[in-house]
Amino acid sequence: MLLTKSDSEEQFTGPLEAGLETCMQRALSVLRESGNRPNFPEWYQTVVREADMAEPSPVRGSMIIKPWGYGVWEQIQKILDGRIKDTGHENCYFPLFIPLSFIAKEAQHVEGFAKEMAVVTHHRLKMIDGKLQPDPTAKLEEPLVVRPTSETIIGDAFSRWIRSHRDLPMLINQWANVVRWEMRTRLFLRTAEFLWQEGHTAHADAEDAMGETLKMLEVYRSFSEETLAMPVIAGEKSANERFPGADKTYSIEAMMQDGKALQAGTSHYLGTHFAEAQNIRFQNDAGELLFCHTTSWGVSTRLIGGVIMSHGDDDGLRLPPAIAPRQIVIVPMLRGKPEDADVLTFGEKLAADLRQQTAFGERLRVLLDTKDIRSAEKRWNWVRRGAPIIIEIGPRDVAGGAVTFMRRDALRDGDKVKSTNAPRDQFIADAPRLLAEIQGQLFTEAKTRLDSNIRRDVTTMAELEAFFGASTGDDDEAAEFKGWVRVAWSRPDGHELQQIENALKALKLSIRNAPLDQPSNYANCIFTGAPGVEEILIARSY
RNA sequence: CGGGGCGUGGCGCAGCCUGGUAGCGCAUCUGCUUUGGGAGCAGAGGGUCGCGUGUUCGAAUCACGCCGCCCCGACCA
Repeated sequence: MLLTKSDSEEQFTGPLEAGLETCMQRALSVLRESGNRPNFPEWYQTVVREADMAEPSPVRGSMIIKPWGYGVWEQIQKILDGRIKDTGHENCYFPLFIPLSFIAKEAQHVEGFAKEMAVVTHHRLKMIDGKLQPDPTAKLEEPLVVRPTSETIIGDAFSRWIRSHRDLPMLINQWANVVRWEMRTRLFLRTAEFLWQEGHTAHADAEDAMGETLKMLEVYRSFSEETLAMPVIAGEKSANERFPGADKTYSIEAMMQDGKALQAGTSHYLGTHFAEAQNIRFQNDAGELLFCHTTSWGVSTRLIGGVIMSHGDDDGLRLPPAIAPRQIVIVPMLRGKPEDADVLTFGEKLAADLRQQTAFGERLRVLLDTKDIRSAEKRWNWVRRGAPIIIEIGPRDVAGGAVTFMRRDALRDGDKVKSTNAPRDQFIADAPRLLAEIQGQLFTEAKTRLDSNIRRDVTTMAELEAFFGASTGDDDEAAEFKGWVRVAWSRPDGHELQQIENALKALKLSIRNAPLDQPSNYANCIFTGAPGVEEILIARSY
């Protein structure tokens, strides 16, 4: 584990040096050899690379998702898509390009996204003065925007598709890429182009739309916890953190191993703003023409960044079995000798028999790794990639009808790698249970970290400041594990809220959300001293 | 866009101050020996030193301009 200790107050005061110094020392050779003092962001980038998940692309701020990383995304897609369909939604595909005028219709939406959009202005290139450049005579009459999100173009379709209350609710989802011209980017966590799903729905009234908003928030919460083994806190964003054009924005927030919060998914109730901007109307059973209430909700490839920062350790990535592209990898111990053939045959049969088993409702995903490299190196490659179970088979196993395996969630016993020997048939029968156990173990570790690192005893700004430390721009200070603080507030808005957020910002803090589960009575507001009406989470964040 | 730093084989770096035909570790390839917990030895391949201009007999090294990347701000899933 990286930065956490399981209980007591140690995690609030103890800096991470012990964890940082040993971080990556064994497994991630590049860092070890560079002589640089590892820190969490550096650890993260190293894991992304060493686990073969993704790499930076020649295009600024964009990444290449490699097969192992994309395999994780495919699992996420498959499982989440099932849940989205189970809740009554259908998939569509809308265009990448959006006419500029569509975006311009909703004022807040414009304001929120104007600064980060990629714009297409020409439709042809031309060689001028020996340079290939946009042809001045091929200028588009109306610029096209590369979608940063699709509310406007889907809303436009809704305005044609919806006529009657019988057309409602309209429940649409799409899997797509979107582009936001972010200033600072990091692999998976924030890239200029990213993959996501975006749900867009229209409803007859506010109640139905709010029901949808919260239903999908719950889908995200359960998906994150059950499938990604990443515990989250679901809650409502403060007024200033709302999606541009939304009436209410909800999020799930996960705690990373450096104590920072990661917004892992959002669900928005958009009121009738987009319906009014785009004329999405229906006739009710009384014959009245009314505006629809719409919602939108999404999760992205950022989830993969969350998985890495939730479960990774000093040996690299640890993948929850539910999303591991290969749940069990068999490494044959080949030595360039005649008995290799027996080992391979044994391995093929083992793989085939394991594939007959099911876990998480699907056949086991098993790989016999026959690549022609040293067995020891092969094993560590799979450790770094986070394959949940790594089996080694050699002549001794073949002779004894046994397998030797390692659990990635409990790789080491002290400094030694821990392996278990089991009869072949028994292992096959046990494999589904083992995978479920690993999934549960990863969740439990992360859940313990989350639950034991939310402080509830901070009641004044002075204490908040003392806890998180003054903002000096000092890197080491920022890297220290702090966790989150849960406080009561009086939910001020407008200028007062802005001032509060500015004060928090000076401490590199932000309001993450107001958790859905609230107590029955409240302490006084930490900011205003007025009676509290709600509890909120405050943290450093990604 | 402001402030700071950095661009040298795939990766991580040295060399620059004090100009003289480019070096180290890891990785890669070949061979031999090894192999049940990240192998050893020997050899080999691979570099427009970010780009351009200038100074100079000679530029990775000095000067000027440009480009790109990283960190800190502003922005954000």
